[in-house]
Amino acid sequence: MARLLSETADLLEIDGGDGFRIRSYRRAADAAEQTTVDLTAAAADTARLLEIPGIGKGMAANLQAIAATGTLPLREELLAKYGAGLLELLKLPGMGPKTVALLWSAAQIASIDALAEAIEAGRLAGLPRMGEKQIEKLRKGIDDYRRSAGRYRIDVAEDAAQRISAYLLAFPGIERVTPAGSLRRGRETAGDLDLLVTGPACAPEHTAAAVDYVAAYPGIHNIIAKGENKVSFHLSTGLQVDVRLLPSASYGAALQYFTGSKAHNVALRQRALKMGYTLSEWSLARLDDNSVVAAATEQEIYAALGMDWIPPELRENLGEIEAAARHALPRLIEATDLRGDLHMHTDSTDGHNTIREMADAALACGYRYIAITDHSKNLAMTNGLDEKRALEQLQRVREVDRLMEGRIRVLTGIEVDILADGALDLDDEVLAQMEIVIASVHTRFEQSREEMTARVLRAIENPYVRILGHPTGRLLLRREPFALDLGLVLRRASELRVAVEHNAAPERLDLNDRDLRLAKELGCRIVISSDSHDARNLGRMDYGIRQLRRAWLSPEDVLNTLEPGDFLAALRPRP
DNA sequence: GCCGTTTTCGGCCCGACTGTTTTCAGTCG
Repeated sequence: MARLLSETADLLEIDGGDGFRIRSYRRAADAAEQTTVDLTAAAADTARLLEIPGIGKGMAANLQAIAATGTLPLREELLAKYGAGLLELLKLPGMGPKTVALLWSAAQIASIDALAEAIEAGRLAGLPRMGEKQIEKLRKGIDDYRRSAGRYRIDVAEDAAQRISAYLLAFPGIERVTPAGSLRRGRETAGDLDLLVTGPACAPEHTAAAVDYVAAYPGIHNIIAKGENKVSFHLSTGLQVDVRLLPSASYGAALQYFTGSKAHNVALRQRALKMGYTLSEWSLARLDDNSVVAAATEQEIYAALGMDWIPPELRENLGEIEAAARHALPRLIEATDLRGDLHMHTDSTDGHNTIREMADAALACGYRYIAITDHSKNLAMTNGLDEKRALEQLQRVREVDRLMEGRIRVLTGIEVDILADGALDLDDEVLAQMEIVIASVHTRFEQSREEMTARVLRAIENPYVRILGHPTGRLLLRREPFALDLGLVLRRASELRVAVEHNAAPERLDLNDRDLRLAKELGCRIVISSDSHDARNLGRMDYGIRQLRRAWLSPEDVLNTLEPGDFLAALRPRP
């Protein structure tokens, strides 16, 4: 639904429609993506739809049309007029609705392939606003588009940020490099990398040398734009980097602006206007005489707007502005709140370390308990444990637990595989002996959404299952998540007191913030786990924690913030 | 098309960079 609304906005823009109406479609698309309301189910209930901010009478009707027919009339009408290729053309850098409309009306170009052909044939020359440079820019844009992978995993973007920061900090007069944008907001992927640079070298009128230095970064594939205080480029990996140089006096305003999100900034600026201020990346200033009210720190700016400082993870215009104004922001969970980790592998299967090494590493992380949960036999490629080996492993875990003498609890466990029909791949007699049984889907057969849902539902009916492992089966950017009815699965898990795992491995980040908000609404018990295959990764919960924070979760919303005894008591009781 | 401490009309965030347009439109974040 979000995609259809967003495409309709694009088509309306090409059609030269009213800008504010277009914005409404964009807002509605965002709302459809963020809401935990099941829009298909709620389609019969107009009042329910109208409760969603950004959805009014017209959009409710649109959502109902999509639910009923799979599309909406306005989109079909515009698609019939222009064709779907124009939507792809819009994705080219530097290509906006006006240019797409121009190419379509003046040269009958309706797709990227057609544009490439027209460029080669020289058919673009002579069109208004189509100089040599513009045409060359489009040619490059097509190459980049065909090469680029879209979004990047957050840990990949962070590595790039660290390398570029190290380079920038070597320049005299650059004092601080701060990653902003979706990296700072803790999203699971980043479309580009936003770096904020401050220091004496970034003072207005004196930025030329620093800008040249930025543009000389060795990893640059091509420069997109270079101005007085801004440099944009692509790395050879295709990742786009936007570097902005600003004076220290504007650091807070710049950081606020550059962190976003766009929706948060728009809402914040609207609030500023109502209070007689105007907010930009340079400062918060009075509307009447342009005098600066706050600029140096984010705290000052939010305070001047009558609000508490808002953690970046919450800045999505999902109610955080109102909450900050009421001084009612939640105390968000932090990595240091965690007392245990419930999902890890050892060298008995596909991990790299022994049980003892994992226990020692966990102790060093400050944990009070861990569960050793190696794979079961159906995952043959991981040397998964059969019943006999699982019981041998159980004895070894108990031995390590004894040797740790209470400094840390080492719980026995297993990660069993959910088979195609929803049965588990190990006998119940073995599961009965394990303290932590995680049931996870590892293989996706050609199953429909209904079959996939039924498969998971049947698995968690097994009374020995205490945790549903990586419930969406998402492997970021490598595989689509399982198509299943997550609401139904979470609701049943909540009823059965089966905890739901948020897998914090950076390549998984299994539940996104919307999924986690839904889980909380449904009363699910949530655990976060590292799924470590290496002792060095044991404490790496930071990426996963940020998804929890984005979902407004507090320590009390997450089971493994509890002390060992309380944690075990809070789990589904074993038969 | 949405929304309301300017409430059923009349507003709707703000600035940087590029290319080509001799004064600014288009795109982007």
